[in-house]
Amino acid sequence: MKDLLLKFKIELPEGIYLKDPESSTLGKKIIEHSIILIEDIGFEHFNFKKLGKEIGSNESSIYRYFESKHKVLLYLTSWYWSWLEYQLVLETYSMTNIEEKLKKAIEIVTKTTEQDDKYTHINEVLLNQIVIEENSKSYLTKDVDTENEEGLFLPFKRVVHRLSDIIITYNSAYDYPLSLSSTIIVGSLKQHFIKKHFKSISNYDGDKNQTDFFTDLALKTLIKNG
Amino acid sequence: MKDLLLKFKIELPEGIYLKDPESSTLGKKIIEHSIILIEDIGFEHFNFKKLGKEIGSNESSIYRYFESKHKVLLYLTSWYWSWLEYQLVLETYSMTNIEEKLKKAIEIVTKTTEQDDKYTHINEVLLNQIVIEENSKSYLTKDVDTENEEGLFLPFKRVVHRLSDIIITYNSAYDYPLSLSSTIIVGSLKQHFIKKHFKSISNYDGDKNQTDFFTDLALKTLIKNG
DNA sequence: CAAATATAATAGTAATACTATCATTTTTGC
DNA sequence: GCAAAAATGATAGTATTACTATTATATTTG
Repeated sequence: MKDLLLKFKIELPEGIYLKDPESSTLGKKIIEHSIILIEDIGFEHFNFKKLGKEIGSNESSIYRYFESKHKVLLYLTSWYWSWLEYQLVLETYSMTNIEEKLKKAIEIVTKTTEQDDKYTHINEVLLNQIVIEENSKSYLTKDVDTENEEGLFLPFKRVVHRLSDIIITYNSAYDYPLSLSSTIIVGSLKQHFIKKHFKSISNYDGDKNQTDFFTDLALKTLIKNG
Repeated sequence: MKDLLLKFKIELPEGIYLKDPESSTLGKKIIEHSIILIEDIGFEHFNFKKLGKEIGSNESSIYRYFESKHKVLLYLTSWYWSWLEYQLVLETYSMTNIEEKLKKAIEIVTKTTEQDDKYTHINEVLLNQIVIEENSKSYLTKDVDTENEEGLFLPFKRVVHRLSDIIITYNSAYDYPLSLSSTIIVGSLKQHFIKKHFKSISNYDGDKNQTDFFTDLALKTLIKNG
């Protein structure tokens, strides 16, 4: 476990960037301020000219790191899913009570993100907002199948598999572990969005929240009835 | 019921169009070919110039019906949700067995759409594909709150409320009827997408499908345990 | 059949999402 | 300490997009 902790690095798919933004100060600034700017003005209004202005750098320099703004979005969402996978592994690894483990896993993938000070140039709270509001746009394109073959969605799919594995451990007879896993993970993002923008179709007031909703849903769905 | 059947007209929110496309031949052609074209090339690559070419009409004429391509997407998705609401009401209205009613409702909102010959200029099968691939883009914008206040998302929210009402009838003690309803409705779209593009994280093969998944999920979640 | 309305044609605009080229600055290896 | 290499910056240019504005022509209606 100590080994895992020390070694774990956010590994992103090849081909997402032209030059690794982790390899230079400018690269890190691009990531840091992409997060701030996209969260602020939205992905549609975001572009490299505006980003360049924010970081006092040139548009053309940013193009040396990413071939398009779409790839920046892919980088950010992939980073988020890798980071979430790490949380998931870290916090459930040593748990032996499988019900507690399942509950913990659901809590991690459904709760509102808190700041992680390990990565100084990345604001995880803002990044979580971006994932809630923009994640779908990273795969709702005509290029999805090509990019999927290139492995660009692996970090997301790995998280789905991790939760699915925990679901299987809890109830190996259940027919839809992957579907339930993806429904919880993606559904949670949608519920965050609904809570914020379409309040009238949500039931989260007072002490009720989406973690409770999904925990209740999963435990009842996975009940062993033979 | 006969009354409902006769009177039901797909009513869309004011302000979605400048001129009602149902009011002219050109308007209907705009809708018909928007569906065909968006399904074919995707919303990003769709524009009024290309659409004009398809229907042998001028770009400027289309702008008299819709102020932007975003509003066309809102029109199409709103039409879909209104149509789905109609199916939901029509097919569950007279059912007295509440479990059967719940099952029927879930089936309607999760199954793959079949052609409805009542509306000749609208291909519901293609429209369903558009909703699966593009629906999120209609609300994942910085204008979502303004447009929500203008009532542009009411058709979608009405469907969520209809299913939620059926859920409440089935189990009035359940804490999250709206959350469960929206999770099933939006989750179903995502599951269709996953089945098509991210097969490795789905459990739909052989006779297993998303209607079964969501039906099982809902019935277990809504079990009355006092 | 004239007036009103709908549609078409054309031109124009600011912004976008880049590419290409060349100049300058910074880093590095000896 | 310096030359070569690498990184960054500056500038210009391009095709496309998502429209607006204006004027002309066709169609409908009273």
